[in-house]
Amino acid sequence: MRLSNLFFATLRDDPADAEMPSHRLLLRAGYVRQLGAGIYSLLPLGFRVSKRVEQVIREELNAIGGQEMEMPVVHPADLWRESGRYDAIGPEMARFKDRADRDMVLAMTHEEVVADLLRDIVRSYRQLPFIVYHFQTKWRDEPRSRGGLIRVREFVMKDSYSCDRDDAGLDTAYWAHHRAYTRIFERLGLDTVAVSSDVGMMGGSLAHEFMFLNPAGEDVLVLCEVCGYAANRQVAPTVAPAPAAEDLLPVEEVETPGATTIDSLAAFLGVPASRTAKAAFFVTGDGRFVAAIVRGDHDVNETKLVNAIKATGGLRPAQVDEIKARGMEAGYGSPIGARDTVVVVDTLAAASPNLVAGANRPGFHLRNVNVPRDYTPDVIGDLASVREGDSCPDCGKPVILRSGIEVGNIFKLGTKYTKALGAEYLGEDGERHPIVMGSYGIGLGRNVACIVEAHHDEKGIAWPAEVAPYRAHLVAIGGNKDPRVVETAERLHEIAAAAGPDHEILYDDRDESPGVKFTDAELLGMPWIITVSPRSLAAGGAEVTFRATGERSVRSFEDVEAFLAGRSASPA
RNA sequence: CGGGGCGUGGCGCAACGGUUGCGCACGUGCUUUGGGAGCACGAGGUUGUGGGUUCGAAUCCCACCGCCCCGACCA
Repeated sequence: MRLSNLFFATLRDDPADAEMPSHRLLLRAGYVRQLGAGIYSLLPLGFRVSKRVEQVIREELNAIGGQEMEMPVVHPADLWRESGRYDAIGPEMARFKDRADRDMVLAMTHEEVVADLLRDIVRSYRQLPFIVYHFQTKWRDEPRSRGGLIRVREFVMKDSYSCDRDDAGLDTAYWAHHRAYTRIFERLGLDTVAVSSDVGMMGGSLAHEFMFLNPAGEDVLVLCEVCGYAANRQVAPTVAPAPAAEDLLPVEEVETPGATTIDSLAAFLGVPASRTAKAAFFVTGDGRFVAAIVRGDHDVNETKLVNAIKATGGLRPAQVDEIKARGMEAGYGSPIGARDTVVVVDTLAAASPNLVAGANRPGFHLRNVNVPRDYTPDVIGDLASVREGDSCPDCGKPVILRSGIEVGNIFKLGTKYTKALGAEYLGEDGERHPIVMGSYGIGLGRNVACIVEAHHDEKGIAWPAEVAPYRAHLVAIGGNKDPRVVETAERLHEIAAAAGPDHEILYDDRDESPGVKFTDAELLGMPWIITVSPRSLAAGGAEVTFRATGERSVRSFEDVEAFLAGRSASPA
């Protein structure tokens, strides 16, 4: 591809709106352009990278027996009503009517369509198991997109679905995906860690997220460097030594003016935060009022809370007047004397004696509050978020916390959708059984962005060879001084073109200064930069630079041509 | 949805009541060619939209739209 023909433009200045390196570089180098919030066009270069990522995924999924297909982006709403998600999902799903006034939706995912196909096609256990997948556009109207391609509203996802007779089959498909994902992210040049993750309200039994470690990540991961334990903080259990037993002392009210936070309370009373009880108030999507109690040195983990009380529709923080209406006082709150409130207490908080808790009166707290002596929990369970240095649930050593970006997930769905839609097969036993499903996703654009996060420097992108849009970037310098430069560059370009589409290279044939050409080559990030100039000709070949390391040497045309023709993997 | 910020030529920015300007990019010509070249000429903007205040609004006020950041949220 001649750069003079390529539909792209590089930006000399950093775009004002791009903060993450991947966003900035993909914009500056002409790989993507933004159309709206969370909506991007892939320019030819970006599209080629995306297609190469897609191909890696395709190869690895085919290797575990996946069959590629394609399902629609527009679905009849009735299908989503059958699974119950039409009403369960909020405004993040786009809904519209077609010309005949039928309700339609834009696909957020494709479990329903797969289940619909299953009930149409699968009759007998003999047809199972199988894995199907496609690369298809999803629309998810996120409350907030961010980070360029990291979190968008419209994106292409590889989603695969395993369809099995039973849980044993699902388990096999699940771990096959786990292994395939490990290979995929290795090939993409992404260092990932697979963490166990929340299965949420989906009724699934097991899920992992593949996380790319990055400070801008939206998820917090709990990792153990000793034994390899890895979990999303949403599900990582808190392990704490049982507090020392004490005699339960009588409750005693103390004046604590202005001590509305744990920090100020602990400082005012001169006690450690671990001797206090923290109350957080929420309202569930199903309308229940919840008081969650953790020890003052911990924070409430909302995912754990949701799971502990089986809250549908999530949680929102309670308003001050809602707290008051239940007989409690924001800033000085505890469940003592609470009305119409689901009281959920963290295991550690429940076991800790003589804590300082709110008196439900402005400016006052209570010393020596004990569960269940002073109030009765509806639920006791693990509610606290794991902190850096807490004990690993597996080996007891201190854990570390890291931020991660979810680049893929695998999920045991079970029979939720097949039961809802009546996708059954006739078993060997002559009985009808629901088909057992798993679903597995990888977002293409997010992976492209993460690859850039992992492979760039101050000059630009440095693509791993596996995903680079072109194998090499050919730069001709000083063509006006020596006609052999242009002749040679043209010849090299021809050789690559003749080697077929997989061996195509970028050829900077523009009438630009050397500085512009080198700068653009480094910004665009092809793995190899091949420079032809009077200087290199005098040295008997072309100068070859490995973008990732900057290593540079003059190679014979024999070596360079072997590379361009696809006979060798590297010109150096 | 809450908090904050920003909308001026393709990009980055200035002008902050009185004729919209600069750098880069762009077009033409000449020179130049191993690290974002030089000179000359030139094209390009109803200052996001609508209302208001004013003799006069990019500038002040109101509303709306859009984008970014933090948080909430994330099937």
